[in-house]
Amino acid sequence: MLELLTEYVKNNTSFILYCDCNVKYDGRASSILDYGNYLIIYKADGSLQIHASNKISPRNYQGAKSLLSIDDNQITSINKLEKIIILLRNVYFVFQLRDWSNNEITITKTEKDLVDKLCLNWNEYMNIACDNIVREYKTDHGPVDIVGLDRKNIKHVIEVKRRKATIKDVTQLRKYLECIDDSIGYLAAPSISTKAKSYLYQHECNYINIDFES
Amino acid sequence: MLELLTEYVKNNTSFILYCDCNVKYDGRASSILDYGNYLIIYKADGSLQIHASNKISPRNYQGAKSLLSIDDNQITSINKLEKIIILLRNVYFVFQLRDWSNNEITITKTEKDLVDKLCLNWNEYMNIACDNIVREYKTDHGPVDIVGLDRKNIKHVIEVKRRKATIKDVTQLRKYLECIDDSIGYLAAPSISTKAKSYLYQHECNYINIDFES
DNA sequence: ATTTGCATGTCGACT
DNA sequence: AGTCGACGTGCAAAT
Repeated sequence: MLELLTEYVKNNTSFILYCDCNVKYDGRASSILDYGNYLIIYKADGSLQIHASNKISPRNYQGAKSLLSIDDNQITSINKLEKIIILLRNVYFVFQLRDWSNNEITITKTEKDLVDKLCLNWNEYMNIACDNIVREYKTDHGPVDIVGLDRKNIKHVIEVKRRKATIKDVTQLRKYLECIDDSIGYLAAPSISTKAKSYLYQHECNYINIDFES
Repeated sequence: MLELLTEYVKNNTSFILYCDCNVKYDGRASSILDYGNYLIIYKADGSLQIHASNKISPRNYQGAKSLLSIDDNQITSINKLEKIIILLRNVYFVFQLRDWSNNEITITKTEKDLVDKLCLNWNEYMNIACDNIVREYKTDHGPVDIVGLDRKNIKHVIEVKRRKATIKDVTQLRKYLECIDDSIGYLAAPSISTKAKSYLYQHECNYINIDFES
């Protein structure tokens, strides 16, 4: 079993491994995972993850382009700044994953979709006509989702969120507002938390309700 | 092979599955993953994830307490608001993961560790003595990491970050500052981005260099 | 149940 | 390489 594993590591093929082991990590943080049975997934891009029996997120992981090596009962994954050491006590099974696909998902209902919807149906959401509607409007503090310029040269600055807006979304909007003169701020989202709403109004910004329906 | 899988689903045991399938998701967003070979992990907590041959993150996933079912060649995972449908075209292998551990990692070098370090070595980082040093200081905009009260009743408001500070960390600090009277702001982190630094100084706040060393 | 903020966030885009 | 923001963020803690 260990020979097989060693071969897979040498050949840099993707594999899964179910084993009794412990895991030590040191890098951005440090952690210890006590001995137990875990599922380990190694992908040929160099990424590594150690899964326990609950949660989506792995207990330990290492990003792509990490270097995997094996020596006796010890698996090591090294990245620029980070290191994982797995001490194997018992290996239950190892499998190569042949012809593993790398297809991406195609996704809809993203923030971009909401931005498009708002821009294409401007009058439905905004009370004021704007000749110029710019997406990804550049500012010193980064790009804003939408800026509409009306006939009085007022800039209507809109931050769009694909899910319920929170306080931090308001702070993000304000960050943009303070570096754009003659501006009015808007937060567009499917809903907004109570606190975020009061914080928004307190700073004389506006809420726009927009969702994926229809 | 399908019978085995059906049995595992019925018994709600954790399993892994390597198969040719496609995946449709609908819920917070919508997505399609085209036919291909993917590794599917089902954990007994109800979570489900579909992995392709690269990246740490799964292509599709479903959180804990999702309901798994199988009917013929179709696996379905349903959550309150979300649904995944997997159409199986070919099953290469299925395995139960017996006695899968649910140990947690013990982790250090967290933000809390940095907060402790700063509070315990106050004079090393701060130029001013404070009689009262409060962690998780409550404000209308949420708790601040640290607030030190000096003899002139000035509040030294410190936001701590465990990694390089960015602009959004400055906006977070400013959010707290604006609801605390007679306050001076500090951002404490192992490093800080160029833009964040200028934005910080522009708003008359201070940077404190702190890391996990020693 | 809602809201908030941390995270070894991950990932992609752009400079 | 550095910086920034979206993400089906996940996740736990506090309210």
